[in-house]
Amino acid sequence: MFSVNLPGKIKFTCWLCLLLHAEECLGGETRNLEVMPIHLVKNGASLDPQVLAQLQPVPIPLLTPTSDCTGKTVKGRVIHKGPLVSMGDDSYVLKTVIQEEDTQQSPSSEHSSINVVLLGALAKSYFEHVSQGDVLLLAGFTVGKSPTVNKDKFHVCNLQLCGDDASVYVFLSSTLSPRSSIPSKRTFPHGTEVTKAAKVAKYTYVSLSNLKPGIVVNIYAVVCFFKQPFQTKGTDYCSTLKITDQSNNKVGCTIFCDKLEEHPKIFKIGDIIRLHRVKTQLFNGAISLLTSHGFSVVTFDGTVGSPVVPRTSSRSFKFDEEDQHAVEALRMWAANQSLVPTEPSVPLSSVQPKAYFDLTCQLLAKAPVDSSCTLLKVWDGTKCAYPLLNVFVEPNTFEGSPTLSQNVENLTANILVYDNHVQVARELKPGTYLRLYNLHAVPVASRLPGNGSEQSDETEHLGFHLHGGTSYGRGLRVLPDDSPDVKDLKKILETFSDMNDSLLDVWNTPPESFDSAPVELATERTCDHTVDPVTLAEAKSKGLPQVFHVKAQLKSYQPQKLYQSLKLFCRKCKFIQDVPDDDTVQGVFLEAQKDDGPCEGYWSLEVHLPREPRCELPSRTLTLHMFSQLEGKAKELIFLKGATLEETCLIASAYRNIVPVRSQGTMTLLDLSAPFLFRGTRRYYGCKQCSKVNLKGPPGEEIEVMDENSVAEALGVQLLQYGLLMKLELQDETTSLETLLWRDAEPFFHVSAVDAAADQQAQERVQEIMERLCPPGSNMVERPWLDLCLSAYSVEEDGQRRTCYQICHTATRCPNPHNTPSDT
DNA sequence: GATTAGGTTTTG
Repeated sequence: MFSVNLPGKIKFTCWLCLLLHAEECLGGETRNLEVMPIHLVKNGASLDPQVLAQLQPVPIPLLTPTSDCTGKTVKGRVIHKGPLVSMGDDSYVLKTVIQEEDTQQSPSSEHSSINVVLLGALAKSYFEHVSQGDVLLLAGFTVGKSPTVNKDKFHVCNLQLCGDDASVYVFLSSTLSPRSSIPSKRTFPHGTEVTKAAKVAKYTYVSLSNLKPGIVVNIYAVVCFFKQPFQTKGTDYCSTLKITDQSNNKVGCTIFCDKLEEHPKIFKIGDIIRLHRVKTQLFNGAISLLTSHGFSVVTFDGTVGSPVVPRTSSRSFKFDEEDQHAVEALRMWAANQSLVPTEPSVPLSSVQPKAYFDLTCQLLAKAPVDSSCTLLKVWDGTKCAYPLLNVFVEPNTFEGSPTLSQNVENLTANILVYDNHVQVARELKPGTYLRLYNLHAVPVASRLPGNGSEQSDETEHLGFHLHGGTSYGRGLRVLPDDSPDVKDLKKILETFSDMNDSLLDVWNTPPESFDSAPVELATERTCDHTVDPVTLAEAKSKGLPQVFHVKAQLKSYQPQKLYQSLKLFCRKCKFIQDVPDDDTVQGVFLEAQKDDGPCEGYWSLEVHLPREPRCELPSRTLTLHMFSQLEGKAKELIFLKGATLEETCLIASAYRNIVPVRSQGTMTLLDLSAPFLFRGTRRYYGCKQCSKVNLKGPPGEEIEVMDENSVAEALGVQLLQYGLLMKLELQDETTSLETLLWRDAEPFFHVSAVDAAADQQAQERVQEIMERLCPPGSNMVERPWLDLCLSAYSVEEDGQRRTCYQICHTATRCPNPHNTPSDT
């Protein structure tokens, strides 16, 4: 900014007399002017707000010879520019005519065009730099009677600008071509410059200490109190504010506007506000501000050093370096005042019972309670020091996820929003970031049932009420995702998404838009058919048989003990059974030891075992049999008689195929409740119903591979297959659905069931996956979403047909590749 | 085209 301060009192003396001879008469008297130095704009820099604060635009037609023009401005387009008349001694005079631009206000050109007389250096400058068609803003003028009104039919007044208090601001004409709308600099004397700004009006901002009743002003200030817009009894919404500035005056401001988006976007005390065209009014002995015609408002964050980003819904608004400076100056000033509130925004973790506070949070779910109350479930990523009250609402009334009513981690706050706020709350979408103003932390003493002691059982649960009314600024508003406070909040919330990176995305994404906004899903479909995704509720309602693609979360699963999910089933008779436990198997082995007769036709190796003192077993003979000692595949198959389960396992770890047998003269297999074959750590079972055991001869030499299938076939055993069977309860935003995971469980977990039965690591992998899909102690918001292919089919159960759903063609993704355990 | 509200705690 460039400003020239000239001596305070200027006496119009000799050269003023010369003007009496000029075309325009200036009145001829010697006057004292208010101190008002010349201010010229340089390089678009802002003017001194202290000075501009005193300026007030006046339409040309409203000027009268008696108008007090102190602090007034006039704006108009140059329609005539006269010659520069030299008065000697470097004194000049120039006459020009400007016309009011707003023709609606002044249809009569007689009253909208006015003569302007410029004197001295300003006249010379004007001559050099102002052209016809330019739009000017004049300040520091005086009004006199126009001596030429009869001749030129212009305004009865003229404007006189001279010397130190006069300012001329030049704007580009709006009729100029786009090429010439680029701002151009014009050099004024004394090395000063005027910037031509493209169709941008200059605003002058008034200090709150300089407000007189009944004027329209522009204001820059800091917000020290505010209410969110509320519906009036009239046609508009009303925002009630109290603002202050460097003058330390606090001024009330009432904003009426029928459009919510045109109300000031104030998020917290300390925000900076710029008001255009508010009128001053005396109310209860104090000046207050009220919206007037053409009102507009822009707000800014009040934090020193943060980016100066105007908050406005207006598509065109003036914002330049001047505004930047004004905001920064107010921020600096406010930082040293104690404006900032007694009840700041506090995290849930610092909330005290009975306190009123502002909460910045994310909306998880909402549900109407009754006509004057809505429940909001929110979190801010901090854990409240007091147990949080849970408010029960029918799950199907929630928008968001009904299971959010679980409050496992004491992170979800229940907020009851009453009366006038219900309407605002109704518009909110889960995932939105919010600020709730003047929230009331209401302690609810709840005594735990079943304990007589009254003292120790009083637990204070905190519920939160946004009471009706707007006292103390009560209300709520959505915060934009890019606001500094939301950015801070997101950082906190993100620390909770370690388990599942998609968590926040999920809540920012309505479930129905999954396909348009891809979300990291914990499972993926492997099917090659294409069907449109449906909700679980839609899947339930459709006919059979069907294949569905759904997105859902895992609500619960069974069995919780994963080894219980291991099953044996017969491909022939379809019978599914549990894998016998070791006690059962051991019992079969012990029973079989009684049948230790000879085995005709087999090569034998006998091992005599003495009675072990530790156990109850008598002394025994353990016999290894083979079809032949040396030849072919037969040597790979060992029949073991008289061993315990433990011994069989031990021997199986050293020999490839061990078949436990017994004999009452003829060798035969054990009861098929026990494995008929041990291969390493794997145990194979046969179907009691479908096997036709026959140990008559060695396995055929045509067998290329000696494995469970060929051994089973050679022994007449119908091999049972291992499988994993789980019941998964899925849930989406519509309903929950019980499904089975069976046919495609192995690809789902990336393990083979037989491994899961024999191998600790494989079991752990299944366990890990289930814990990822359904973390122990988690609530629904923490659980990942699954992309699933479901098939629906009908089964008959107790004479009744029932629809079953099975997860098919689906595999879990492995976000963290399985770590190979280090050697120990 | 004027009017609305004019900071100041529900009582759930």
